[in-house]
Amino acid sequence: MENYHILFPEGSSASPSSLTMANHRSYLQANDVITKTSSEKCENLDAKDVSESHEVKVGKKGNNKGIVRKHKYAFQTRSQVDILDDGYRWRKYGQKTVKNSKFPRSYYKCTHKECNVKKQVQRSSKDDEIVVTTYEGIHTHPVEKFTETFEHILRQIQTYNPL
DNA sequence: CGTCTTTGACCGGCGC
DNA sequence: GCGCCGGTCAAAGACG
Repeated sequence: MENYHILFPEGSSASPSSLTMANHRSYLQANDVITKTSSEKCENLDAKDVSESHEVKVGKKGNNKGIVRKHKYAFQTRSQVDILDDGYRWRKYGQKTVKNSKFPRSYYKCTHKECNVKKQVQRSSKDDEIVVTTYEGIHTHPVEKFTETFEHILRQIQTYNPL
């Protein structure tokens, strides 16, 4: 059993405030409230390691207006392995080397039919024990399997919640 | 066989 | 435009 530790930026107050123990297992199906706080959290992560591509894209080239905030959520874990089993099945569809980082970034997509959730996994170049995982999208289906490890991480998120 | 990785090609946005 | 950079595609291969 791997030992994961979720890392929060110093003095950060950004945490999914509406995350409850009832829904934490399927938090990626959360609503807009979580989405917004997740966006802030994404920005509050170490700006050096969570680069531009990890920032939440605001604004779409729609007809007139239409500010679209993407459902994006990132957190860091300290672990020896890159991928942690979060209960969903993922298909790797790409891997790229990123500038100013000695470690590549991996791209995954949820394998469930017509579920468009993606995630990126990237090891920090500063501290090679830290893994940055970024989720994007909302699952259109329930989690497929229960994993104790991910439960533990989500429980830490819940515990961290200052509100 | 079905499923998932690997890996170079491809493509679009952006800055110069 | 052009080239860099990050994200995605897809063909081929690994593996049960």
